[in-house]
Amino acid sequence: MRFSDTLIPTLKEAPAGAEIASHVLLVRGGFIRRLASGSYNWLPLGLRVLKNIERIAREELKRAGAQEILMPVVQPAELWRDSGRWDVMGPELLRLADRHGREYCLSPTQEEVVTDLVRRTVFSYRQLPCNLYHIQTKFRDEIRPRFGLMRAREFIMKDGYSFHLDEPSFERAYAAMHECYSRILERMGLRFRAVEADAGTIGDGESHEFHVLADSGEDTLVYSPASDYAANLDTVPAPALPDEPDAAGAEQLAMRKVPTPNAGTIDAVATLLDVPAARCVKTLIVYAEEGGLAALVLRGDHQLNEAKASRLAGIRRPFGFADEAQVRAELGVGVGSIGPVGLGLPLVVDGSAAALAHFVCGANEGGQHYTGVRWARDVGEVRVADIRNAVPGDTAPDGSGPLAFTRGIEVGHIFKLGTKYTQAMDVAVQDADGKGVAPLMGCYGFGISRMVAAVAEQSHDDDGIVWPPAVAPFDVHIVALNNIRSSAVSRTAATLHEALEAAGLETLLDDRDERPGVKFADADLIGIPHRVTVGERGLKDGVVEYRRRTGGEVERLRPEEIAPKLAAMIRPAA
RNA sequence: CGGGGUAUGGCGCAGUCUGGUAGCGCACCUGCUUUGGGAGCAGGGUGUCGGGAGUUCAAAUCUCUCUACCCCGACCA
Repeated sequence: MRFSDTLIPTLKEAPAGAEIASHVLLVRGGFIRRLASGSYNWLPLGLRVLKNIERIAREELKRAGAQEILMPVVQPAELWRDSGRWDVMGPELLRLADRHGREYCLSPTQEEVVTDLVRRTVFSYRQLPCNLYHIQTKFRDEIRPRFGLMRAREFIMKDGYSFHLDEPSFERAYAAMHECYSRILERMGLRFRAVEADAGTIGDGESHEFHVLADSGEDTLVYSPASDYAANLDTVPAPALPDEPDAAGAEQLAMRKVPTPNAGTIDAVATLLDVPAARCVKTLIVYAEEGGLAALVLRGDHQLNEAKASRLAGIRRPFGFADEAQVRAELGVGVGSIGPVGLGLPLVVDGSAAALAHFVCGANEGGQHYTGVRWARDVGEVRVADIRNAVPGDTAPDGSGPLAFTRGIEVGHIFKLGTKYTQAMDVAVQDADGKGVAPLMGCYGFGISRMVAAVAEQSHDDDGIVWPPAVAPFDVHIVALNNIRSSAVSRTAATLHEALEAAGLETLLDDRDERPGVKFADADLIGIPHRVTVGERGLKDGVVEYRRRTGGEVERLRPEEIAPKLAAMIRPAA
């Protein structure tokens, strides 16, 4: 393809508001352009990358035994009422009505539609297992779209659903999808990690997420370097740490009230009283069920894990911190001075906080804290639960050693749904005895458009994107220097272009009337893996120059050597 | 939705505090020169200053209001 015939609007400057590398580089390189918040136009280069990712996904899905179908984007509300999700989904579900006032929504996912399809077409266990997927535009009215393609409202997802008569059949499919996603990511040459995850509202069974490793990732991943254990921070059990003995001698300590003016944070209190943060306790006020309040207590150096807290009986779902004004109104004290002593709210204490022999906490009185507090003597019986985030160094749940942390971009998520949807929507398949049973179901999401951003995020340098060969918009980029002036250059470049295309290599020929510097800079920005530079300087010696986007040596080769050499390297099988 | 911020030519920005009729860089068009890492000179076009209302002799600038976008939090592929 000729650069001059293609819409590749590269930009010298980063667009205002773009924060992360993938967003900046995808816009600057002319891959995408924003239409509205969280929605993007795909320009020729971006579409090529997207299609490559789709192609790899399709190939691997086929290998895993999934069948491709295509389901509608606009879906009738009644299906969502059937599953009970019309009311549960909330404002993230974009709803609309047709001219007759009938209600619809824009598809954020397809459990309802696919389950309905199966209920109308699959009647016998002989038709199972059945593994269906499609690749389609999704719409989720995200509270806050951000980071370009990373968290868009309109995006392209591959979503798949499988149905099974029994557990072993389901487990085989789940394992096959796990393998399938791993293969997709391996083929793209990415560093990634599959982790145990929280199923959230989609299912209530087990689930695994696939993360592309990148510092800019929105998720914290926790793993054990000494074993296979890896999980999303949300789900990692945190051990109850024993108290570190200290010189104070807990037995002799009495509870004392001390003034702590202007010390409303753990750090301030710890500094003022000269005690470690780990010996202070923080009390967080959250909404309980039935609109009341409850208190969660953690060691000062620990963070609340909201996913764990939201699973606690008696705590409101969705989880939320109490409004500060409401706290002050009901407890008569600001959030900086709350403590468990005589608080009068239901308490849940994290295991590590509960293990403290004595501790410092708010005195439920402005500017006052207690020191020398002991649970049994001063607070009484409390409910103890694991509600904190694991921290680096905590022992792994499998006992293999200390945990390590990294950041990831979630690009895939597979769920065990059990019969949640098939039961709710009355799917009954007859088994060998002629008895109707609700099939077991799994669902498997993979963010195709998010992958584009994830790849760029993991694979770029200061000059631009460095596309892995499997997803690159083109195989080869010919930079023709001063081709407008030099007929030798333009002729050689055109011949090379034809030879490469004839050899089955997708080739972009930069034939624009631009100065060399502009072309080199754009070539780096766009990030095509192989570059061939055609210039008069080389042509005088009868050569062109070959170089990889990843760097390395410049090779001087005769023009006719290029196509065979690159074809052998890029498509060895062909 | 809560908190913070921004909106001025295609893109990136200054001008707003202190009201006087819009500017810079890049891009774009023409010509000449230049040509292996984002060229130089000369000339040129480009703006309902996000929308509406108000104050004023006069509004990009002050007031009110609406909208869009961005950042931090909850949500998720």
